[in-house]
Amino acid sequence: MGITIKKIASDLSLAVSTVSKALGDSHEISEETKKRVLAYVKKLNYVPNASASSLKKRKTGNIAVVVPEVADSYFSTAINGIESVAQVKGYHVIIYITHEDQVKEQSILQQFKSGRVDGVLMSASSGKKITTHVRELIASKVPLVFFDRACEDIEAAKVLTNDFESGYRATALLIKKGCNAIAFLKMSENLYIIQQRLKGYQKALQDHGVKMEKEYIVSCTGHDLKNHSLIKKLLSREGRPQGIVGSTEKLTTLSYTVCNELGLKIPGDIKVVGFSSMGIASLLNPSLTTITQPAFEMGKAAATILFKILNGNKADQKAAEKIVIPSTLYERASTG
Amino acid sequence: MGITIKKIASDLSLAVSTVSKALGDSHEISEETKKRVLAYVKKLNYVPNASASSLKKRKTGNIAVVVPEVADSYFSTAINGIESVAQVKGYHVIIYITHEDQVKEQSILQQFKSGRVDGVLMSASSGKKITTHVRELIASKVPLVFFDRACEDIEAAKVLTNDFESGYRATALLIKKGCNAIAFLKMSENLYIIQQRLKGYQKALQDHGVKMEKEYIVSCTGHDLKNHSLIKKLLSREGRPQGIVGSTEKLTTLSYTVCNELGLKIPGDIKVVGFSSMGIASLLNPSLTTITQPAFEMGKAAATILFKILNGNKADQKAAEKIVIPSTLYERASTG
DNA sequence: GTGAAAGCGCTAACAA
DNA sequence: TTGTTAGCGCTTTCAC
Repeated sequence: MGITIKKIASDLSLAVSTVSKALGDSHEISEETKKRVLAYVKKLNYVPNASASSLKKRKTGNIAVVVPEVADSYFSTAINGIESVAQVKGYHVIIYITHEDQVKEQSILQQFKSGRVDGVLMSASSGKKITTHVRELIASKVPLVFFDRACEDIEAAKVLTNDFESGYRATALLIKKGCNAIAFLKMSENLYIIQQRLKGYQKALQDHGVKMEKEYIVSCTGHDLKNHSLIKKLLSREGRPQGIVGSTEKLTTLSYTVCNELGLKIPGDIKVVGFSSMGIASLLNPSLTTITQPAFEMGKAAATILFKILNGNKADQKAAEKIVIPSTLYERASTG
Repeated sequence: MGITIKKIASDLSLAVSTVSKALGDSHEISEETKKRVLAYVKKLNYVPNASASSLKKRKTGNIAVVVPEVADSYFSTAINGIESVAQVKGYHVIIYITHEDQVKEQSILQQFKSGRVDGVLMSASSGKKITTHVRELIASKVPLVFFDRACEDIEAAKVLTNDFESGYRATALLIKKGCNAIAFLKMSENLYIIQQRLKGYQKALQDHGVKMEKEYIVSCTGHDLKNHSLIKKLLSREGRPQGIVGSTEKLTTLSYTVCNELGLKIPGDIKVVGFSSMGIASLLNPSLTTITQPAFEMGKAAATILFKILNGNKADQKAAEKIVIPSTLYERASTG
């Protein structure tokens, strides 16, 4: 493991603690000694052992980011946002991918009780409404901040977007464009944000007197193949919808794929609007009308809150801050 | 920090070492004691402290993944591949984003000398040809495996794709489709893989007697805005190219954007083929002909090699394995 | 099969 | 201002 603080100290004829303090830029140490230590440390390319330091300080300098998926522009962009602040604070970002699997999510959170990370940023996976693992983690005093996919009933800081309103606006746009039958591609039962989007959809239908059909609300899963056939079934049926609201990026692009397969023209035969943070939505065929979530900002905000909790006084911990950053509706060709 | 092994031991009237061995499933411990320990540990939800364990064992259970960017389908998919094997091995994946900044890359690698991670998977950032930081890291015995963007002159394991051949095939396709003037969007001077793609491009031009113009080889950077204007300039000039080979995903989609802005029709006015692992290449307008890199497999292979080095005998370390997984050319509408 | 004790590399009281 | 020392929680000889 190479070079230790002990060696630095002995080489410089100093005590270990002196070196340690010098490295910490303590005011107890003379400028001259500091310089000498720093110079030597730099020369030897010495970096303190992270495990030893963590053990003693009871801080790892790591934060966990738990996401359902990373090959999704929302999450990858949010990670960018998180990293942008972690990087400045000198923290390390450990990525955990749940693949929408709650069992995996549970075993991941379980590990955090050991003090492997100082805090957790999390976007919950879909599935049944199980939150005991989250509660247990919070009970063991590990700060946790939700972003995007929060557990509604858990008292923790949350960074969200205006899901209800966005669902409403997406649906209202389709109605305005002449759709009388609109489908909503839902993701899982338990995700609060999707429920909000769905409620916005329902309210818009109601407000505009558009009929609400149960069959038009499709419950999708974490499995692309399954979703593919669900959507295909939806678009193949007798009275197929004239418009689709995709509540996630994957579901939206999947709709495009299915339309291609069935020979349905967008927006002629069917109009599509989707929740997505894809930079290239405007390059799709046809260009995709999106509810674009402020992914980077949300990641950044979540990380900022987490560091405030980590560094700040305990008062902040109890606040359970909740931030809402609005999404933007970009109208493009897919809604005609 | 909650519950320690000491508490477990005292609660069970055992010695700390006994508990530790029981948890490690040591053969020295009786089945009965093991069961007792395991049951109690489970009941208390005890997880050993990672820092203490790392310090003693000189293994962190962490690996670093250093990438230029995460909001890019190649890298996000490669990360998925890496995670898929790390997850099985019980390792934790720390993500470092260089944003194509070599200075950042240097300071990131510097930290790994401390034993914060057991090994490193890296895709180099573009920029000048500086590799001392990589050499230093390897010198301090931290196993490193390159994937995709390797440093040619460094002796380390590498997972690559057939870049030369892919560059050749992409270019040959454009020629076959009637392009007599073909541009190559290059990324940085120092990336070996881009050079290989470029060489493939040049060889294809040569083999088919297509003229090679210096102005058609555009040196792009890590800055989207800069690249945008570079590409715009290329496509606005007098004798603009009839075909484009984009050597990265961003550069390729940027070409689409610029074509839209300039009112150039793809593939009528100009044909495009790009290196990209986008799942939705077929949904673009027009659908994009891609050289699709086996991103997931490459990530998986790189991680597998790394774990072989970490767990295996030192013999493997010297091997400096080099794996090449071929890319696939998907011909779509953008090449006519 | 179990226990006692040393020590991983570092930090932070406390002494000097 | 600098040095001595006691541990952080765990693993691992070595002794019993």
